[in-house]
Amino acid sequence: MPTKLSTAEENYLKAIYKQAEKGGAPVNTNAIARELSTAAASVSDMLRKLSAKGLIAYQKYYGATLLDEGNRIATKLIRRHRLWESFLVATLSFGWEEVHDLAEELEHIDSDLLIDRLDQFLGYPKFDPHGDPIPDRQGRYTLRVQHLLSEMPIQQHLTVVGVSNHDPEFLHLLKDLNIQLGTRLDIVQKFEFDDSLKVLIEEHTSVIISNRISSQLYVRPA
Amino acid sequence: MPTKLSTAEENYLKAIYKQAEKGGAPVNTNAIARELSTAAASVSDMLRKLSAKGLIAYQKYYGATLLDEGNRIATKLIRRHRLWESFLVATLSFGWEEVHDLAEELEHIDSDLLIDRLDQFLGYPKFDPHGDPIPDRQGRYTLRVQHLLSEMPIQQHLTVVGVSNHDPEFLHLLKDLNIQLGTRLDIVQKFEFDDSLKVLIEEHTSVIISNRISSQLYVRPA
DNA sequence: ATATATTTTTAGACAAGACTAAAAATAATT
DNA sequence: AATTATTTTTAGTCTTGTCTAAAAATATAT
Repeated sequence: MPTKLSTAEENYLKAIYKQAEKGGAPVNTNAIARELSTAAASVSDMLRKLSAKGLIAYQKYYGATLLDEGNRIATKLIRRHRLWESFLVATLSFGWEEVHDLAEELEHIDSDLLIDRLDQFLGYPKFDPHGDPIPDRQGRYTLRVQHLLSEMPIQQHLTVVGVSNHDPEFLHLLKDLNIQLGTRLDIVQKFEFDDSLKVLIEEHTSVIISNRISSQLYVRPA
Repeated sequence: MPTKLSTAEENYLKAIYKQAEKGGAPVNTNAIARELSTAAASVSDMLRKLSAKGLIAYQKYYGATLLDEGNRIATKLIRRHRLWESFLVATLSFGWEEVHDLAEELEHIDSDLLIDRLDQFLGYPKFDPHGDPIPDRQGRYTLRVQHLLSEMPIQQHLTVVGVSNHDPEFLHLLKDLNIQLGTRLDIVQKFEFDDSLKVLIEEHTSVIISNRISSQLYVRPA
């Protein structure tokens, strides 16, 4: 039953997983095509194949949903991706804006032993360098307490726990602001007219942050 | 010029490199086919392609030789392979008999930065878990003082520095004999009739070792 | 409800990389 | 040197995954 999948097939499953996570099920063809930067026709083809393999439920002109086995595989890929990202940052000193593409390749190396050893070596991290939860061997996630910074009231003692945008440029910008995972923030003031915030970073630097940024930053109290 | 190669192309270059190393140049089609467990016809095809890309010199019915660029790439692949093997053994506690296939996949991940960081993290090892030299960024090898155990005279104070056979079964057998890289040996006696050796391992255990084994074990004095 | 726009699927082509079977070249033998 | 054996190449086919263009289905708008 657990027949070895190609890199392409794995990427489709992951794309469906991601789209379902944000857009809900069923996932339509165009969304997958966009996610994978591929033609819609290619997606149709692949959905037929994945359906034949029992990994997804697929109805023409309607959409696709992951079945149990497909969901298991997608979750495993996400586990691998996030563990590799953690490794690259924690062990090989990469920046959080540099690791996505490498992890995208590393995640396709198919060895449970490898990934479990890596997990052990890293000390069973619960979150990756972007603050996203790392599924355990059974595919279970640790929930993260997260609020968008943009939606918090004026408040002191916040901690950055994640970002919803993994774009290298965005991450680099945060780096320049001295904002990273674990950084402590206080919201000092809110400006109605453009929804920007005045924020104190690490009780140190005071900056104005646009809504563009604050709406992609997850924080938790304390 | 340095156009991205496919995994298949990379494997062919490595196969040519390996065969040239042992059999000398030029490397003939069948040798490559055997090395890669592929049909000779597929090899012919690929040699034409690699030749067109300027990576190898190829004459029909004669054989193939790596050109500078091909040699550079093959050496880089070997560097990656051996560094990943080192990582798996040193950092993730894999046995030396378990790492080949994983490294075979990992070596195709194309990032000089990744591999240099890995090298740094491991402390710039000169030899991999099988005792094979790891090329540096410039492709330079550290030479290893090596003699086949089978060709040494009765002598004390030898150290195991490598194996010429990477077969998991062979490596496992050595493990059972408590022989690994760095193990100290004394040749106590030589038996003419079957070229077996009586060997003292770590001034501890005395065993008879067949020529089959001793002719695949590299040692150096002291 | 009919026409228009959008999305999705089908149809047909292509490239990479593999295979088998047959032909051609080279090597080995008598 | 002629015949046989081996190696290598060519020719043709297959699979995977992609594409474009056209057809079909669904959704939107008048």
